[in-house]
Amino acid sequence: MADPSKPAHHEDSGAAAKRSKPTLRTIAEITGLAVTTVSRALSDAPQISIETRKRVREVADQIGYSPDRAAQRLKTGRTNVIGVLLDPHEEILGYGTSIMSGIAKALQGTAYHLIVMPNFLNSTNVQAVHYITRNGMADGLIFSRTEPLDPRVRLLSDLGFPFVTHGRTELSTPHPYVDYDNFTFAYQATKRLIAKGRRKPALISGPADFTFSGHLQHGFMTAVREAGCAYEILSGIDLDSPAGAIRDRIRQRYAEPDPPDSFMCGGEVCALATITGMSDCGLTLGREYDIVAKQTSHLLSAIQPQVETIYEDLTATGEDMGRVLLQKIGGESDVSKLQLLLCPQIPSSFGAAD
Amino acid sequence: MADPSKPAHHEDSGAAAKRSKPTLRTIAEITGLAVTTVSRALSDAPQISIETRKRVREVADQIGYSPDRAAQRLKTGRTNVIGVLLDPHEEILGYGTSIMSGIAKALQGTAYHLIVMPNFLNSTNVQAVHYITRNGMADGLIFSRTEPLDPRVRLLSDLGFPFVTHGRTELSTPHPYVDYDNFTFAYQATKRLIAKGRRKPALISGPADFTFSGHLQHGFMTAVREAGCAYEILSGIDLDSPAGAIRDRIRQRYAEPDPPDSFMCGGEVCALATITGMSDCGLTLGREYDIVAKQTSHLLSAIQPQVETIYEDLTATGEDMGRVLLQKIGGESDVSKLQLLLCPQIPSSFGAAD
DNA sequence: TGCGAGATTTAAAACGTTTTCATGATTCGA
DNA sequence: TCGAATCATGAAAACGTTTTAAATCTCGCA
Repeated sequence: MADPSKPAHHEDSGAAAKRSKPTLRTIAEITGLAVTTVSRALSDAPQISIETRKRVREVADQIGYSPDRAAQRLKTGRTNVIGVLLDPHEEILGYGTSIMSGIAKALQGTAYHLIVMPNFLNSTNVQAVHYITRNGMADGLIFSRTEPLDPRVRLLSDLGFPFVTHGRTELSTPHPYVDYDNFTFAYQATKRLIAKGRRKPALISGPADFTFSGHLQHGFMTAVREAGCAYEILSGIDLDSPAGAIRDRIRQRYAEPDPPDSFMCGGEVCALATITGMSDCGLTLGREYDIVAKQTSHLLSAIQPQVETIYEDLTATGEDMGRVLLQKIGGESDVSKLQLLLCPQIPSSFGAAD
Repeated sequence: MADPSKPAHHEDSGAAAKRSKPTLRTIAEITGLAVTTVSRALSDAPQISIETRKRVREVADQIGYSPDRAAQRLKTGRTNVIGVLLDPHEEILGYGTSIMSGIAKALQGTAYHLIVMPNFLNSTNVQAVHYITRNGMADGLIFSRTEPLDPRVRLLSDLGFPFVTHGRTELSTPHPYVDYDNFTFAYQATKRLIAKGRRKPALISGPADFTFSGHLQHGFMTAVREAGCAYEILSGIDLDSPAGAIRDRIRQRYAEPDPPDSFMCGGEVCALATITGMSDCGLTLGREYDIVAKQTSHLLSAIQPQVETIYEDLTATGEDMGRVLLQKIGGESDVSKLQLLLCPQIPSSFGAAD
C-alpha cells in the first residue's frame, strides 16, 4: 500500500502536520474540500467528479489514510466482521485452522475481517450466539458441527442474522450451508472395503448429536445392505474419542467373538488409533484387515502401510463458507444458491464405482 | 445475565418501549438521570452516590443494556481486543487452537475479546503487524515462532505497542514473552536416550530461523558433549517438514553408513514419521533404536509402542501469554515480571537426572 | 445569615464517520 | 433570457459513548 518511508512533501499553508492519525478532516484540509466530499470520493459515490475523486485518492494514499473502523461501525451499524464459532473439539488435526484459512481466503480483498470466538469454557454454543448477536459483534457467523435440530440455527434464523453452517440440519426452514457429502463418502468407502473382499466392515461413527453422523451411518448401511454382508457399528466410541480410547476399544472388541474384518474411519486420528489397536492384537493392515479413512491432513502419509483415504478439503470448505456468507450478507435471498454440497473425489485406485 | 424471556414490566409515562437496542439514553430517560451520570454509574466512578449506582445497575440489567463497543472504541481509542497472529504452519496438531484456548481462558471475565488474524496468504508477518497497528485493530498482540532478530518484535517495540511473544528473541531491548525451556527439554531428552544406552543420538531440529531451534540444538549438544558420545543433526528436514519428507529422509539416512541409534524429536508428527521411516527399514522402536519426543497433544497415545515424551502444555502457555499481555496493557512496566520461562516436567520414569 | 467546601449531578463537546438536506454552479429547453 | 433541470459540493446532524468543565445541592461553621 502506501509507503510510510516516503517523505510526505506537502507544504501547506498553516496546517502543518501534527503527527496524529490522518482522518477525513486531514484530507479535507489539505485538498480544501469538505469532509463530506472526501468521504464520498473515497467511497466512489457517483456524484463526485472524476478529477476530485482522483485527487482525494492521491492525497489519501500519500498521507497513509485509512478509515477508522470504529467510527464507520458506529455510524453504519455494520461491523465488517465475520465471526467464527470455534469449538474445543475442533482442536484435532488443524480442523479449525484449515477452515479459518479458507474463510480468510474468501474474505481477502473485501472489507471484512475474520474474528474467531472460541467458546471454549464458559457458555454453551447457543449462549455464545446470543451474546454475539445481541452485542452486534459481527455481521455474519460461521460454525460447524450442526445438529439435526440445531438451536443455533433456529435462533439465528429467527433473528434474521446472516450465517452459514458447516453441515446441514433437518429444520424445516432452509438456511445457507456448506456440507461434505458424507453419505457418498461412507458409501464409497464401505464399498471399497467390500470390493477388497472384506465381509464384515465396522463403522466408527461420528458423535451421536451431529447431523453428519447420520449421513455416515446411512452411507455405510446402504453399502453393506447392497452387498448383503455382515457389519458392525462400534459402540462406546466415536470420532471425537481420544486416540487411546479407540485403541482400547478395538483391542477389547477383538477379545470377543466374531470381530469385524475392516473399518470405515471418519478421521485420521481414528484410523491411526485403530491401526495401533489392531497391531496390539497382532493383526496387520492390508493382510488381516483393511481400513478406508477420511483424510483432511497429511498425517497418514507418515504411517506405514499406507491407508486408503478419501480426501476432504477443509480449506476449500472454509472458502466456500466465506463466499456464501458474503453473498448472504450482500442480500442474496435465493437460499438454494447458498447451499453447497461438496462431492467426495473418489480416488481412481478405488476402481470404477458401479 | 438478563433473562430476555422475563416480561419487562415498566409502565413509563410516555417513553413507551421502542424495540430498538437500549442505550445509555434509554436508561437515562427511565431513571430521569443524565446520560453522563448513567455512564459514570455503570463504570463505577467514585463520585456517584451508592444508591444511584444501584438504581442504574438495576434498570440496565432489567432492559438488557450492553454498551456499544463501537462507540466506546471511537471515544476511548481502546478496542478491547487482543489479536493473535496465526501462522499457517501452526496448523499442525491443534497448536494454534490450544494456544487460543489458553488465551481465551485468560481473557475470560475481562472486557477483552480474542480476535485471530490469520496471515495465511497475502502478507508477510511484519506487514500484518503494520496493518494491525496502523488501523488500531487491537490493543495488544500475541504471536509465535520468534526469530532471534524478529522484525515484528522490533517494530512493535519501536511503536510502544503492547505484545507478548511465544518464544524469546536475542534483541537488546527486553520484551514480554512466554517461552518453554527448550534447552532443558532437549538436554533432558537427550540424556535420557544416552541413559538408555544409545551412543549416537540424532536431532531433528526446528526450522533454522527460529530462536527455539537454537535452544533445542544447544540442549542436545550439551548432553552429547557431556556424555562424550557421537551425534548427528539430521540435515534436510526440520520439525516443519511434512511427515512424508521426514519418513523419506530417515529411510535415506539408513541407506548410508554409520546411522544414528536414537532420535530427539521436537514434535509428535515428527516422531510418528520417524517411527514409520525406521519401520520401513525393518527397525523397531525400543529394540534397535529409541525416541524421546515433545508431546503437545494426545496423538502418540494412539501409537505402539509407546514413545517416551516430555509434555509441553500449550493451553497453559496461551493462558500465561494472555495474562502477561493484560498486565502489560494494564501498565506494568517492569519487563522482568512479563517474562516467563516455563520449565519442562521431566517424567519420573526418566529416573533421577544427573 | 451567608459562604465556601465537599458531594452529586449535569450540559456540552468530542471521537471520525455517514447521510440528509441544502446550496452554488452550470447547462438546457422554451 | 429565464426558470428548470443537472451536476458538484458543502453544512450540519447523527451514531453512543467518554470526558471536561460547570452547575446545583447540602452542610457545617463563622
